[in-house]
Amino acid sequence: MTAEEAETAARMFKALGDPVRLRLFSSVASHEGGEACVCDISDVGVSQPTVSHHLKKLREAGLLTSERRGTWVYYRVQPSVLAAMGRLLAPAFAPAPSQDQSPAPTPAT
Amino acid sequence: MTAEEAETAARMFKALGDPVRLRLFSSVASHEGGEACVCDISDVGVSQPTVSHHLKKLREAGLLTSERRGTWVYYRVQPSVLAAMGRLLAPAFAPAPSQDQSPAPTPAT
DNA sequence: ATCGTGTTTCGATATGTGTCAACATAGACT
DNA sequence: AGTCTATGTTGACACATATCGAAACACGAT
Repeated sequence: MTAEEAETAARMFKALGDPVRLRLFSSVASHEGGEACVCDISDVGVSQPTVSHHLKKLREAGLLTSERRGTWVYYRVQPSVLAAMGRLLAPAFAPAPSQDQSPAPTPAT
Repeated sequence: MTAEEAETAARMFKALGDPVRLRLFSSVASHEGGEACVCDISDVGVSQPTVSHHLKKLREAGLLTSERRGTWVYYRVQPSVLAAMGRLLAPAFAPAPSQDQSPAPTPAT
């Protein structure tokens, strides 16, 4: 893993590395229709401006997208994120650079 | 996702939310034999004490375990982490999208 | 005792987190 | 139109936490 890849990946992990943000992200991702209004996910124990700040961070990290429709603002998960996460985690957990045949280093503890 | 689950999961994401730590974790995870000596992974652009700091954080987050064998200290990935990550990401990324679409977000009255 | 490998302590600097107040936007209402 | 209300965002600030390296320490091997 190069320094550049690490930067990109770490930015995503970092965005999810806060309980409030993780819950917000999870709420959006698991919401019916794939999108959620801010008013539907604002019950995470912090003030509404704080929610907005966190949503901004998730947006800036490329994890969420926002769209205003009328009065409400809807957030949805950036589709590419799913694949990106998978690609990032897979090599870390099952690198198999060239000669490794074991798919996952799960040593019998 | 409850607040408690978010706390636990966020701690893991947070630990990986730093480029240096992510590279260290990746190095350990992808190292042959499933473990790596500190001396093998210390080339990440920061001083050796800093590497030790980050490795400690990864340990405290439950992502890595360390073991001293003679002169060197070996790190390996906590096996349960792989499954835990999978469980965490799966529901967020594959929320079994329902066909129901309710545009009205039921604002708090 | 001396060297090599990691860890810890300590301090300086940087970044993150949360709230209040103010602002922007969209709909409703007279 | 103008005004009011509701929904989110942004700015400013206090407070907490993270990051990093120099120096000192702990541990094992020679």
